[in-house]
Amino acid sequence: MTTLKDIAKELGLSPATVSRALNGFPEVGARTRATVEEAAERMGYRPNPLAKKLVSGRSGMIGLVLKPDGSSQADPTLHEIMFGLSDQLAQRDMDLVFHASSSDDLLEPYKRLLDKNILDGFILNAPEEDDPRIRFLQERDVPFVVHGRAAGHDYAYYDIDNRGLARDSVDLLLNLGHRRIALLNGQAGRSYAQDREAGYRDAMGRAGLTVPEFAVQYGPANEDHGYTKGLALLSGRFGPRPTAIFCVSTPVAAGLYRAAQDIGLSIPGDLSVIAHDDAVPQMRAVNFEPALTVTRSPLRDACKPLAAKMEALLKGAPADILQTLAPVDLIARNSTGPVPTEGETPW
Amino acid sequence: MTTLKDIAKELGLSPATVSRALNGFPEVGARTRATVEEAAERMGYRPNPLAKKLVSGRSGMIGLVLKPDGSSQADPTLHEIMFGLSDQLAQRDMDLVFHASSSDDLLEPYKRLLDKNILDGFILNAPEEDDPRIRFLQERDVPFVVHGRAAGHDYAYYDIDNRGLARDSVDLLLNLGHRRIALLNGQAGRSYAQDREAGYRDAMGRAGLTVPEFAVQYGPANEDHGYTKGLALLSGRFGPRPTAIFCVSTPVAAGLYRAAQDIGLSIPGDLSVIAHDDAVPQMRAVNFEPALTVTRSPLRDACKPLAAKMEALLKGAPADILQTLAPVDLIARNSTGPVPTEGETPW
DNA sequence: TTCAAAATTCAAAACGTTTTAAATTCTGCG
DNA sequence: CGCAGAATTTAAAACGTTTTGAATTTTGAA
Repeated sequence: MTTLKDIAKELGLSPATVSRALNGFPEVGARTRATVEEAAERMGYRPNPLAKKLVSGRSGMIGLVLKPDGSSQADPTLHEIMFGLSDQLAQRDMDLVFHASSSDDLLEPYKRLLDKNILDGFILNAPEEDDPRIRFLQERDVPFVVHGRAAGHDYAYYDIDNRGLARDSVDLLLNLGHRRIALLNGQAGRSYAQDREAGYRDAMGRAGLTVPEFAVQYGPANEDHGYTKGLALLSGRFGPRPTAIFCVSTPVAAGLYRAAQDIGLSIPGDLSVIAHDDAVPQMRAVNFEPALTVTRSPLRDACKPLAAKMEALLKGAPADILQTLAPVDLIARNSTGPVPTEGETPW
Repeated sequence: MTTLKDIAKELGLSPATVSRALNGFPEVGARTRATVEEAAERMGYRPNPLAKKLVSGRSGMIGLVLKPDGSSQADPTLHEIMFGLSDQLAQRDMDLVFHASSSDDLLEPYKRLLDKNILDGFILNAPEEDDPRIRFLQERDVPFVVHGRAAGHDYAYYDIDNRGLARDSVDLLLNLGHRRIALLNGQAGRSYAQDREAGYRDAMGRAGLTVPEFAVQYGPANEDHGYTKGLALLSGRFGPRPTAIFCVSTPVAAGLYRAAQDIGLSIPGDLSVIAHDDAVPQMRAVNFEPALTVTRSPLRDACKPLAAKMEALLKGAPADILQTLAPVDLIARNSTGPVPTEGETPW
């Protein structure tokens, strides 16, 4: 293993000069720099990041803490984020330190990792309203970037326009004449679920429609939830059944498709379905039968900005300029159609 | 941030003594040790692992490199391993550095991470026959533990008895009178697939049965593979169809169930099915209809020994005593039954 | 040629720990 | 009391880098 000193000795220079030459400082002579670079290359020099961090305070390691989410199925979402993030961080010469926390105490893993004193920052996902992790990291002055965003956000984040996409989705359904539009939402505390609900209520309100309590159903964004809550909604148990349903994710829509089939309703004849599509590879909206109308924003797309923001943050950029709210495309396919004639009366 | 020096100064001791006191060296006086421990506690001292590693060569960071496995669905297997491993490593005060390699060059991510000089070792999964990663890490003298094992293994590993479980599975089918037994195997190169095939052939050979080439089908261990290859096998296209099939995983069995249903075969009336069950939460063998007979070894069970072996390895234990081959239980349920009368003739 | 200023380079300290070798303080025995 | 040996503690070096402040060399103008 060649060190800075080795190169210095080899060239009869001081370690200081070699360090500066390799780090592009302006005060080092052109000839010297060339010599040093050549020698470094030739001797296969790799800086030791530990030593670097010891003096500079940077290790290039970024933490990601996830909850096992015991109940539900293996979340393809996490898979997508982890692989994408690792890839994008690597391209910026950072690495992902992954931690699965089974602990009840949300903050415990963060404390543990921070104690080790080896991480430069954290990526957080799925924030909740007034998330304790965010407060904690802010107090300790640890750099972090959030995927998603909760209210009162004075930190770096990347989020999609959840409120807007919900509005757009509902507007599309309204334009098709639907009035009884339900929302199969994600888990109640999550900010993305709240934002989408707000957008849904915006659109419904603007159309002068009231939203009965049962029209919004919460739960984990998976197929089971779509099936059971879909069944409940379509059974007529709550009153006249919705003619259109906006789903928080494609797996939820898949469950809803099954429920509709079991009940004998045709899509889009009896029921229009629209969903938000995270574009995970194993659940492709085009392969639905009929093909699913969606608002689409690939989870993968989030990884690059997240990594870039982290990089900028570590370089000293202020968090408040590192905020992105990405717009979302609406792709109309075959799961949405005009309201059936007998279903035009609002709730 | 309190350092060793701070404590030393506070107590009027030298950093050396403080270091020794906290690390349990025998030569430090009882009273001194008590004082030091008290002060460390009181001042909230956390050793800086970077400085530690700089001198000791240990960081407590363990690398795990995974391929995105683009084609297939989000592998619940990986999910299970990552969460379990992270948890078990954390219990031993180690951390998981995760890297998703999209690169064609298998070794590139290992090189990159090694260059950073920050990892203590690697966990490898799904080794192949004569795996280049293993050769590479051995050459460089990097500690590693393998989940699974390839031939000629002179390294630390944890594996289940793939050959034995395959033999047991086939024996069970043989005892029920089956003769035309097929194997829906995993991907050809993988050592676990090879071992299971060997066990299958052992049992078939001992029963004096020949195995036609089409009776062993390779592919990714997912539902699609089970469905398409199952359909092919059951269609009769290759000759008389098998009366029993041994599946390499429960998702494969799920695909096979669908294929059998589509073709109109009943399980276990017309077809017996047995599978190996990794016990991932989202595909429970008991919930199959009929409940699936399996050999069972939860993937989670692998994580603890893997972490423990890594810990031992780093403490200097020789790799060749850190080898475990775990036996596997066979659980008979309702997907296996006696051979149908018209299917008793061997291939 | 001389000298100040600019451009380079250097030696040493620092980061927080462990470890080596040496120094100091105890202990108990004669 | 004196001293060998044990027990304890210390100072200093080391790990590989960056950074500070000082020293050296080069440059250009007088």
